[in-house]
Amino acid sequence: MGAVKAEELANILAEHSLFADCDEAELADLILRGHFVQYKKGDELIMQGDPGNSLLILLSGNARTSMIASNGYEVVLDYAEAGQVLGEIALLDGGERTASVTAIEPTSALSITREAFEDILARHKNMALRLLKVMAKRIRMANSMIEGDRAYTSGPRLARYLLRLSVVGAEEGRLKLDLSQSELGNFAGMSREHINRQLSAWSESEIVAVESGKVRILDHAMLSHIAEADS
Amino acid sequence: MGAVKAEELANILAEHSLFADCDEAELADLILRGHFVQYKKGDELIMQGDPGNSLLILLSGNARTSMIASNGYEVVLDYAEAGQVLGEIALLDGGERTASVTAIEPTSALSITREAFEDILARHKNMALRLLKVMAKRIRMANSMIEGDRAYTSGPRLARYLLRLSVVGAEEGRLKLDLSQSELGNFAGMSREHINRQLSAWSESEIVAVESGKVRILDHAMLSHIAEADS
DNA sequence: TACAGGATGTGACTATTGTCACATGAATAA
DNA sequence: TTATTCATGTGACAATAGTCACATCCTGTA
Repeated sequence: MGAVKAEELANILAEHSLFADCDEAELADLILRGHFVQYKKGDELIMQGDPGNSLLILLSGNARTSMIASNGYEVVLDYAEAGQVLGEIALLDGGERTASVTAIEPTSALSITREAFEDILARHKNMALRLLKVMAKRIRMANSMIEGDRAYTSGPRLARYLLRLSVVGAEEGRLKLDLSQSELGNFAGMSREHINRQLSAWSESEIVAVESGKVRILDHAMLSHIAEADS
Repeated sequence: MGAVKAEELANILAEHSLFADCDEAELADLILRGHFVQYKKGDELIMQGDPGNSLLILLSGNARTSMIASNGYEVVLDYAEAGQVLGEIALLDGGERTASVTAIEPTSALSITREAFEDILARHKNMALRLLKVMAKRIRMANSMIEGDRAYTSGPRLARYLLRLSVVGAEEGRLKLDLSQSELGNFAGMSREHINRQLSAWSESEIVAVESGKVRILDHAMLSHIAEADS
């Protein structure tokens, strides 16, 4: 909750997807009505089960969205980076938060209350359209996860999740996030041991490299091919 | 594409969720700009891979939303009934249709083009908010599918999908749809044979009844309990 | 530098679920 | 009715992936 210059926020917001085409008035409104929050690594930005009365816009850092099932399993749904909107679902439908969001490094965000949000939606009609687009993308991603989890065996699945973590202008095939194998397991839906074996195998055939715990994609094309494989 | 009275459509639309609180002007707009379409059982209302230039509102009948993975597996994402909006994702983000929607009985719908849709969104600002809520619910459901698929074994999973198909004011525990065991398999993500064995077992313990191919839930509480089970 | 606590590698075994192969059964159309 | 077809039961087996149990190896910190 430190003092932050409006300009800085405006820059950060404007750089990223959803707010890239906001006009000045919209940005100003967001910043004026929003509330700056900071988190340490491990802090929960959103807690599963809580009532959902606010929405967050990540300004810096990275966070993990995950659900804990009733039997204790952790299912990682996504990783969020700066510019991402979080917590809009519960805000919109009035239900509980279905997932937790945890900072995986020092993170800051703009928090917007329901009232402010409704106000902004009402005043800037492009805002609703933008949000609709963001949510459409999310549904697409969720459906693709369901499809992948159902239709493919562990190999192609892990390939997909690695590709999802890979940076687009992939400098040396490095991943956006350096996840531990256990975390990769929670993301791809397989056991840590199995992740390890699969990575070792791919390491053999030089599809990926595993160096000091970090995965690097060597053969992007091959990995994409595996991701579509019949088995 | 028969001639249909505006009043009739208005009644159907008003009866169902998304349009329950539309005012007259909104309904009139939808009906005026929409285009009435009819389908036979087995027809595709939406085809995976097509460009998405329209949105459908189901007026009667039932349809199945499913994706075919690159290895041929069919993954059933949902079943839609009257009042449901379909095809909004591709319309919003401009991408391809990621799933197909197939009529599983004679079905009719109101088809709305992108232009008409944008027009309606612009003119009735509650419309966007309503759509946002619908999409929030969809994301919730998708996440819950991912969680269920990942965290639970086949038993609890099938229980969940059966519960999802069960009618709320459950007259005798009958399901909304009478799915064949293969179709149930595609919905719950398990093989037909496994579905059969699981249903037989539950039939033994009088949790469900299987009579002439139709599943009926006998012990709703028990099924809910199984759906949360630790294994 | 030494130690503690993670993260990783790997073998052996188990469990769950899918696949294949038929038999039976029920519904539809000529 | 009778043939055709699709849905359903069920046994035997195979395969994929999880679990358990350790050994090893980092990395940060006293």
